[in-house]
Amino acid sequence: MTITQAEENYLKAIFKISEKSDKPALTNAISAVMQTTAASVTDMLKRLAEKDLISYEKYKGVQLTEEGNRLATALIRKHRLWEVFLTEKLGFAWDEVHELAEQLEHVQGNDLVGRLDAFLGHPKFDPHGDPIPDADGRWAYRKQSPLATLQAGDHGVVTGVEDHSSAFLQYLDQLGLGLGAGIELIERFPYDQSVRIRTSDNREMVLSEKVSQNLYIKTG
Amino acid sequence: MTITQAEENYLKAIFKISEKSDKPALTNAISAVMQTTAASVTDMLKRLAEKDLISYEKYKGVQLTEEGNRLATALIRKHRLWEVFLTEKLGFAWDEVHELAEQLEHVQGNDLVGRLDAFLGHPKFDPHGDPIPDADGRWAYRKQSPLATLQAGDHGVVTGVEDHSSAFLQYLDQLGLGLGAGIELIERFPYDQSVRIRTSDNREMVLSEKVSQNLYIKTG
DNA sequence: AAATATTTTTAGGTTTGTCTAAAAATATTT
DNA sequence: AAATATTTTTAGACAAACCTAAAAATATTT
Repeated sequence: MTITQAEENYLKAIFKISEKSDKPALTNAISAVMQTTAASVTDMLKRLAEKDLISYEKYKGVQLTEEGNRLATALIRKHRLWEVFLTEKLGFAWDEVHELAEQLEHVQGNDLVGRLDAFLGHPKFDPHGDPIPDADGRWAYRKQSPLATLQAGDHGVVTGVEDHSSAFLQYLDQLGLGLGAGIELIERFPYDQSVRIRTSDNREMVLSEKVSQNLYIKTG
Repeated sequence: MTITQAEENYLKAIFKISEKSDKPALTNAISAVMQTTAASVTDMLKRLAEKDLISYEKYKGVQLTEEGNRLATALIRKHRLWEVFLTEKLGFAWDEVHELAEQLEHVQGNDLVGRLDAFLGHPKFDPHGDPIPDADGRWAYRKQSPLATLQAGDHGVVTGVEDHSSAFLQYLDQLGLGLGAGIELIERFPYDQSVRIRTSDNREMVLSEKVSQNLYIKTG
């Protein structure tokens, strides 16, 4: 059974929606992620159900089957490994790699993924701090919390982002708050929930609530 | 104007046919390379002519326009750079890389090719000894001749292959005649044009006329 | 519960890239 | 040059992946 690139992209979209909630992924949610119409989604859901990659009940949304989940996980693994390659080996910035990885993840054959993984030294996280599942689909877990949930006096290290947009990533670069940056929360202003932090290189800055919600910190 | 992957593959096929002869590439020749029917080729030729990538006269075959040639050259550049990556960095054998590079060559965006090229150290030849055009489409030239044209007593180094099939490449591996292998032609047997050679590590062997026609040597 | 709004599906159409079968053009043989 | 063979094109279909517009189902208001 062959799986097309379009089908792979839908599987990934369904996976991402399902991560956030246990409820079935709805047509409209999928169409939003895929940037298509609801009608196109319904079309594709029928195909995916036919291939037993999702379980689909009309008007009730969909869930990945075991096989669908396996495929989606493999895709995310490929995507994130290529992102590591693009940043670590080719020198791309973390806000430039998504589009390219989106294409590279569909390349298949032989033991490409395994060899790439080995070449990169079996990385556990991608350039945005997202975990890379291993060959058996197991995810590395790392305790991290949004900066927004820390208390004054807490110390930690930037380990990930919620928002993956170029705008946000470039802003973080500008602030010197890439992955691995050390920070301490000095105070939170009740008025707008903005926070004052100190970086490990002793700079102080104020971050909006929006930034603090999209920035993950490993404390301790 | 967008160019699809299928269109790109046809351009490459036409380029390869045009390399061998100055005459226009014929429908049947293209269908043979592309493994499709003549009808499908005619269909595609119309599309490519519409986009000014080829000049097409009914029943007379096609030729690449300047733009078509530029695109085909860029594709071959990408293909061969990825082949270098796959062998040099990921450790694939020279007979395993074609299919993968066939997919990777269609990935586009940003300065991927340029960065890949730099990462690989601006290689001039791919793992099969084929030249890699530079960013401006210029080809490295290297004087080489089929082993079949050498004279007894001639010395040289294996620099390329005419036949790119797995079967041939693996046979060469088995004989220890990869790129860079040094050889001397001892004698040619008039009966079947087979040749006896000595390798630089002092092994003697007899190669069929077929092998000698498909193996390129740089003499001197 | 009826009316209204929203979501999802169906129906029918388009483009890309393929196919087979038949027709037209070109090339080769006698 | 006529007959035959080969090559190429046209005509008509098909699947994948999308679309719009209308219908059906579900959810929310009143």
